[in-house]
Amino acid sequence: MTTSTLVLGQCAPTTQPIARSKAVEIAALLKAVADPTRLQILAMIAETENKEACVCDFTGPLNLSQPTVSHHIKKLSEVGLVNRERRGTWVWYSLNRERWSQIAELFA
Amino acid sequence: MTTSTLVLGQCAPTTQPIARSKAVEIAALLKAVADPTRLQILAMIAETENKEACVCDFTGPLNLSQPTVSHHIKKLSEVGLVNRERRGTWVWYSLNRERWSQIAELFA
DNA sequence: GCAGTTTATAGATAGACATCTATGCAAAGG
DNA sequence: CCTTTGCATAGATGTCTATCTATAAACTGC
Repeated sequence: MTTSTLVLGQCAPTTQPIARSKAVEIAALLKAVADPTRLQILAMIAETENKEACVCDFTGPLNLSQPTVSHHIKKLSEVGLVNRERRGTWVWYSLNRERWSQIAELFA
Repeated sequence: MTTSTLVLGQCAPTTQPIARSKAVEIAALLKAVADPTRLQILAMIAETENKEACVCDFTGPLNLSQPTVSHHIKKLSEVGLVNRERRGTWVWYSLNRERWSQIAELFA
């Protein structure tokens, strides 16, 4: 260790990391969309004529069980990416476009 | 099952899901950024004066071991989000801004 | 109330992942 | 060479997660 101070100086960080709590919060939002099945669900909701769909619309095309689809939609709902509205027996889900565009702003 | 055909008809999907391979590809990119530590790393790289940093810049501020940081940066590198350049003993990483903005376009 | 339909929850399980320690590899300098 | 410094890889481990089956809950209509 002949040049310890110099060496240490060269590897000193120049910036402070963003707050961990903030990073965790953003990561939670991104984790919700970072799944192929949930991306397919989101795309299907967005492309549906009325911009909304119910759980049973996905089980067939995605070849997944109803509880699995329900699980994925819950993940999306927990971060506010889809809105939930019960009308009679069915539950209709729609895309929360404000939340959606918030993701775009993160990478702007 | 007295009204099987009718019931099936009510819950028929109106759209086809996007290709699974495409969904998997996009999810892989998003998975790379959907981690609080990697978000912190990316922010630090972007905020660094020369827009680049080496592994040892992160271990202290993030309170992580060097192999763990190396692991995270590799994840980012695998999806093309950071560029790698060795200069002598150090390896400098910079943000691939084109790839970064591709994420924004996904949510535009 | 009962039966049928749709969605949600509980519990189980296999695979993925973030982290560590230990070690190997690469570059620079004597 | 040999040492030092920085980075990468290997292996282990605990935690998270996507999926299933089974069951409950909510709503409609008879």
